[in-house]
Amino acid sequence: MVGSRSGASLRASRTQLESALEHRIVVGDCVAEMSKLPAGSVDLVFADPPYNLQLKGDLKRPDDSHVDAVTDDWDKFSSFAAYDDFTRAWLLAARRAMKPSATLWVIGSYHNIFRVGAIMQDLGFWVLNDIVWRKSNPMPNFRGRRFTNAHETMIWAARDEKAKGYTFNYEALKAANDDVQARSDWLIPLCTGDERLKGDDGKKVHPTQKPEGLLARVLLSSSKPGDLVIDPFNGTGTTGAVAKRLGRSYIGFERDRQYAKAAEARIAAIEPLPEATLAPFMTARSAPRVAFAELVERGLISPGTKLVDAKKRHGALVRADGAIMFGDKVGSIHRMGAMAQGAAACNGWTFWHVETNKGLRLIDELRAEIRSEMGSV
Amino acid sequence: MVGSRSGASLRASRTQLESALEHRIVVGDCVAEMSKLPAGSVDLVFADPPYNLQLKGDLKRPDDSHVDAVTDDWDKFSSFAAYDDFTRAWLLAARRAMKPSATLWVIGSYHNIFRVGAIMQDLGFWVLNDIVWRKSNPMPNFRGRRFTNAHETMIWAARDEKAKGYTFNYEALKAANDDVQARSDWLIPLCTGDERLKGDDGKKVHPTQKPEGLLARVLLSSSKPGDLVIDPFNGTGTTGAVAKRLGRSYIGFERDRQYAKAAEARIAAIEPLPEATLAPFMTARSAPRVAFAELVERGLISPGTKLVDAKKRHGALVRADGAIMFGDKVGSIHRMGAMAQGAAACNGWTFWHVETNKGLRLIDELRAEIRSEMGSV
DNA sequence: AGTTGCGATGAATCCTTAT
DNA sequence: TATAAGGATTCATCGCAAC
Repeated sequence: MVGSRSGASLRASRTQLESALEHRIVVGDCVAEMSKLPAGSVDLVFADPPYNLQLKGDLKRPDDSHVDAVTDDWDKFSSFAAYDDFTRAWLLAARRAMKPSATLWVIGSYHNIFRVGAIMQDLGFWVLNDIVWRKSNPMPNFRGRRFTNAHETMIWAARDEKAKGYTFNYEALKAANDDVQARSDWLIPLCTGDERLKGDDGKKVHPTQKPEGLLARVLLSSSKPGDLVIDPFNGTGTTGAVAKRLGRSYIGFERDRQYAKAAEARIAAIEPLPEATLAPFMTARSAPRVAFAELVERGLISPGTKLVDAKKRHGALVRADGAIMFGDKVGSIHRMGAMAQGAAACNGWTFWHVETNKGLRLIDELRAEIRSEMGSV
Repeated sequence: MVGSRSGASLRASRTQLESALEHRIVVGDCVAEMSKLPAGSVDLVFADPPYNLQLKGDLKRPDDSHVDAVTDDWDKFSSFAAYDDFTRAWLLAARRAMKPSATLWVIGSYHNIFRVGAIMQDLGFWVLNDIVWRKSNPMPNFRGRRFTNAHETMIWAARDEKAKGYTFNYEALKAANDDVQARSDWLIPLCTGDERLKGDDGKKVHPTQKPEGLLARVLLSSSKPGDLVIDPFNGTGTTGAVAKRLGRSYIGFERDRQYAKAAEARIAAIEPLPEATLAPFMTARSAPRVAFAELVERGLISPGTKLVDAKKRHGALVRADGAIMFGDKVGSIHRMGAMAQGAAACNGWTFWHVETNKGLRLIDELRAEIRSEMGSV
């Protein structure tokens, strides 16, 4: 999915997009630094926050102050509260930076994801899906006291309930999945081998580096080339690396200079894929709008032509103005199609046909001809 | 469906356990009624609370047919805060009734599960796993605006962090899973067909009936024969039906008299499995185990079925948990096959057969059926 | 008797643009 | 901002009728 080679001819063609892209890492606290971004400027947020596995005292408040170690129940509660405060703070800062149509992803485990999800709902985020990352090679449970923890959970949410127009590349995902729509459970291997960043000592740079395959699916499903993607918890820069490869702009935020440095080197070495491999393909939804009247104007259908449904049970007459007449009623291809079926709604383009000497022809095919003439595809 | 009969000898042997079991449904509010149970008396809680779906308008399929959604009053809450209060109340009442070693399961979707999980943590429950029920046949996303919502989430938790000695049948689960640890993602079909309870009008009795295969795995993994299982949201009584079949006691709580009535009839008709198929087997961890639980869960092989080798020289009995019994030994299909042959090792899949009216059938063929149906792994 | 095709259905937060 | 209109959109399974 994430290839890497590109031919010289393709390389030339992408300079335009590429020159407009940026890829950088800001060293500092993500809440403070995200607040410096222009409000409503970000297309996609991906966040892999600390999981706070045990909440045992190494927890920092949003202001970076230390939370005292916990031994009793009261302190345990207070540390949950501190994690909640921290979560609320970065979610709010990210939300401010998001465009109205932007969406946000968070990944977590059962240690933290419930708190994060509840807070997201409280802040007004609108959950679109929860996505399960099924690990094909999870770490076994050594003590045999629980099920093998073989997945992590991602929450995908819009900025608010009313948000419309968020990016979801439905057709591309479906095409990539044997023409079956993509599901909420993804099977992806852990990040291992060469992909895993190692230090000079040969040890892994970061304990929770995510696989690029996971980020690729996230970005491919919910962003477009040229979009601005940010990651409040940059870490080793997986989000940035994949963003650059996929032709997206990226800003990562990272408190730890060592992580930031390793990530910068990693991202700098990334070769973006050729634009041609990234360009969104024309879908029914994105195709330019063509009115039925245009078919008449261009002479693909003459006024007076009879339209029929697939089984020739209903007939309608094409008028010069692009409306059609069904019985004594006049209206759009959609309204008349609905009326013919006694249905509330109807897509007239896929209901009505014209009769040719080679049999019936769907008017949607005639529309496709016009669209191809218009230079789209 | 292969085999379902149990011999008279097996039947006789279970009267002792059976007479000590109870299976009843209490009509009323679960918070008030659970509070009447003796504190610390319950071994396992399974809860399928309202999800608070917050559905607005109407949804239609592409063929214009109407989607029968969950519009019942019991799923309507005025706000997140109201839902949280409701959740806190029933969780506290359940917690009081639990033994210190008891565990609790809750199932939900992204609409409610984050809130439930966060509240559980706040109340002191200790999460052991989150389990993903992957649906093999989910309803598609009709508008193509999101990922197919193909899973639900269960949270499995102990009463508190310090709780020790909770039941987790690690060995049996591993044996039932081809000697591989059971994972946190389970692939199970929806409850459809004959299993789905229908009223006199032929319509489903309850909009959210869970599959028995799901409950079977829950009870087999985290309870023992004779345990007391309760379900605060009884519904159609799936938990009770599976509990009775597996030799557990059951108390369900249900506000709706119609649901309760249907559930009582359903549970009364359940035939408990022979004790021999249920008895826990505790052996040294070093002893290799085997299994094929999915065939049992999916009903391709019923507990109590006799397995034989190609020449019918050896016979073994299928247990409910997916292990098998050979003579007085219990283990995986592989181990027991080896024992039957006096060999060091054996591939149980290609050794054991079930008897059908068309002759012997290799269990490997049944496994192949599931694989092709489900698109395994 | 076995095969094929059609209709029904499942915990669903399911549209976008123009006026 | 509210309303109207255009027009885009489904997978696995089961039961039953038709052949």
